[in-house]
Amino acid sequence: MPSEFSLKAIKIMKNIPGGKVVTYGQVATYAGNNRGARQIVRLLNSSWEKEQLPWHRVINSKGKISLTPGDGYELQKMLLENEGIQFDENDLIDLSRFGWNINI
DNA sequence: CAACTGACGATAG
DNA sequence: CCTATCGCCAGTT
Repeated sequence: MPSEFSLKAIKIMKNIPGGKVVTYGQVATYAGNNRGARQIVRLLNSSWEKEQLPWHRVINSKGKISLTPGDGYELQKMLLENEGIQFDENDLIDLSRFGWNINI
C-alpha cells in the first residue's frame, strides 16, 4: 500500500506535459512533503516503469540533469531535446521557460 | 533491529 | 562559485 505521498507524487508526474520539466522539490512539495525530494528519487528508481512515469522530465532544482555522463545523462538530454526543451551553454534548462507550474 | 543508501534541497561560510 | 552539513524517509543490507 503506497503512501499518500507516493500516490500524489505519481499522480503529479503522470501529468507533466511534454516539453515541460519539474524539479524534485516541486513534486515533493505538491505531494505534501517539501523535504521529500529523496522519496521522489526512490519512486523514479523503483517504479517509473510500472507507473509509466516520465522520469526524464524530473530534474534538480538548478535546472540540471543529475545523472552522470555515461549513466543516462546523454539519454535524458536527448529525450528532453526531443520534446523541444533547450539547454543553454552550461547544459542547464531555463526553468522560467520550461518549468511546469504544477496545478492539480 | 541498526546502519546504510539515494538522479535532492536549503543553508551557512 | 565552491564545499560542508543537516534534514527527510522508504527500502535494503
